[in-house]
Amino acid sequence: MSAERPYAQALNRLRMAELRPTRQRLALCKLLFEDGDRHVTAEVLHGEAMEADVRVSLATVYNTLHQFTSAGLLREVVVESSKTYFDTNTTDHHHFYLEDEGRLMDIAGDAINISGLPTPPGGEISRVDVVVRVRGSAN
Amino acid sequence: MSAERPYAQALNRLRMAELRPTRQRLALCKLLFEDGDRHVTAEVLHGEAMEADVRVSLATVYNTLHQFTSAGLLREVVVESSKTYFDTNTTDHHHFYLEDEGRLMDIAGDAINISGLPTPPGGEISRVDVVVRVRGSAN
DNA sequence: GTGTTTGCAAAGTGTTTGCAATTTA
DNA sequence: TAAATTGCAAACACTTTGCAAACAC
Repeated sequence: MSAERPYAQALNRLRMAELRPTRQRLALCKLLFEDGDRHVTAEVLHGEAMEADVRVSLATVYNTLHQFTSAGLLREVVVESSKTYFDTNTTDHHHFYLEDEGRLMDIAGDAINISGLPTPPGGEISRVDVVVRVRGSAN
Repeated sequence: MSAERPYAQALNRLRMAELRPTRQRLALCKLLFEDGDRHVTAEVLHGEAMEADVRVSLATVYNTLHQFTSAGLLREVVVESSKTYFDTNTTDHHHFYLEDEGRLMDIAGDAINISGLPTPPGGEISRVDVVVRVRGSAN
C-alpha cells in the first residue's frame, strides 16, 4: 500500500516509532522499506545511502538500525559471527542462509512446523529461530 | 568410556584427527572432552587452561579450536554476533540459548520435529539450526 | 635435521562511544 | 533555545596473521 508515497510512508513509520524524522532517518527508512522485505548489514545500507547521495555517517547508520530495532521496525538475525543482519520483516518467520553468497531469504512462519519443543530450563521462550544453511547456491 | 584415562583419550582423539599431539593440543583436548558435552568460547577455554597451569597463548587456542573444528572434533554454534561458541557435541542436535547468562544448552536432535521445510533455492541443505532463545533464566 | 607448531605483538574487522557541532521542535 | 541527533575519530572486543624461536618426529 502507498508504494508511490515512500516519503510519506517513512514519515509515518518514524512517527509511530516516536523517532524524530531527521533527514538521515527518513532516508534510511525509505531505503529499508520501500522495496519489500530486505536483509541488510550496516555497511550495505550505508553503501546504498552513499549511492543515493544521502550523506550519513556509518556510525549513524549503526545507531539508527538499533533504534529501529528497539522500536520494533526491524529485527536482528544472527547467522554468522561478526556480521549483523537486520530484517525488515518483523513477523514470525525463519531463514535460509545461502552460505556461498552470505545472503538471507525468508521462510514463511507457517511453512515450517516445529513440534516436540522441550520445556525451557527456567525462564520463558523469547523466540525460536530456525536457520537452514544452504551450500552450493552459487553454482 | 575411559573417563579415567583422559590423557590417553586425548591422545587418541588427536591421532584420529591426524594432529600432532603437542603439549598444548593435548591439554586443550583434555579440557574440552573430559567432562561431557560443553560449549566454550576461546576466551573461556584459555581461562581454564591458565587456571590449570597450562601455558597456552590465546592465539593458539583460537587456532586449535579451528583445527579441531575442521577435523570434526568440534562444531561451531552461532547465536550471537561477535562471539563464537564451540560445541563438543558434533551430532545432530539443537540449542537453548539462555540470553541472560549467555549460556548454551543442548536439545537432543530427536526431541524436536521439523516438518514442512521448503526446498532450498538452489544448492543443498548443509545444516538446519534451531535456536530457542530463553529469557529470564537468571531470576 | 626437517617440517610443524607455538607465542608474541601487530594488524584486522565490525561495532560502539565521547563529545563538539548541528539540527529539530 | 532547549533537547535530540549527528559526524568524526578514537576506542573497543574479538579474531587472525607474520615471523622467529621452540618443538615433534
